[in-house]
Amino acid sequence: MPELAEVEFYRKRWLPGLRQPVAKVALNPQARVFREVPRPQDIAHALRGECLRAADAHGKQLRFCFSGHHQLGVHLGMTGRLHLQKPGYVPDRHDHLVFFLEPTSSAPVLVFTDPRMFGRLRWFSGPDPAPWWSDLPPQPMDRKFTRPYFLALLQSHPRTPLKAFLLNQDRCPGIGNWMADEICFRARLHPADRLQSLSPAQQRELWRRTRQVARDALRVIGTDWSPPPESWLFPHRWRDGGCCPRDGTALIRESIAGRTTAFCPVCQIPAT
DNA sequence: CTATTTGTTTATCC
DNA sequence: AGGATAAACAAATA
Repeated sequence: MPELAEVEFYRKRWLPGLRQPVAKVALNPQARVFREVPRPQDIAHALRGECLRAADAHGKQLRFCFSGHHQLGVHLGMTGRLHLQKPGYVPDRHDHLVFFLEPTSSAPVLVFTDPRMFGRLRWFSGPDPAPWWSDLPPQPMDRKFTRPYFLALLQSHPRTPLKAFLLNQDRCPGIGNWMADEICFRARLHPADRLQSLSPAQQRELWRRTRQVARDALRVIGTDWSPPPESWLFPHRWRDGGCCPRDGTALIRESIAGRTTAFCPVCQIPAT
């Protein structure tokens, strides 16, 4: 589920835990989400008594920095989420990492839940940024995601279908299935178009809309998960008999780049 | 029982 | 080489 806006929403959910020492860590080292952590129990031992100092999001990745130079990486996969519980919370079977903070009678409990376990936790101790947090590509809403930068990205993958390009986390970090469809919709481009078939004007429009969708998503969903406006493709795309909010045409659903893709057959005409 | 899912990685094929 | 495709991961939901 989580794309960059949902990831930002979840990042903020753990902020009430800032600056309160960890009293106890509950985790199941067997859980698949620890597959990249050699000794999951190290997390529990290292963090006891330490405080959450910072929480960062980049694309679909999260990093929680603790005192003692400990860094916890979180990728939410398809069904992962972060939430807050009351003191005395009893972890349920899909909670894989739980922080009980001090004072235990009043501090919130931080919970990472992921039923499908496509999510992933990472761990690094040291004063430098964790290796998995270095050299991350610019996000669509970043200052560095300039038009020349984006146009160069497009040029370097001429034969890639638009949807596959938008879903690639090395190029467009944080964009997932719904944002990719929203971007194609607003740019009036067919998601299966090869990048080389886009006119210069279409490429510029694509850049503009990519940035716009990222910013809008952060504002609407990243803040408080408000329902998306009816003018977006989002609320129509899975709706039974969903129609294009621009012209009322029945939306098409087909598999493009391996993912179910919704688009309007009237305003998203192939460029070729 | 079936098919679906807002993600990623790997193998295999073309 | 680079991209398409399918499978795998695993559980809930319809």
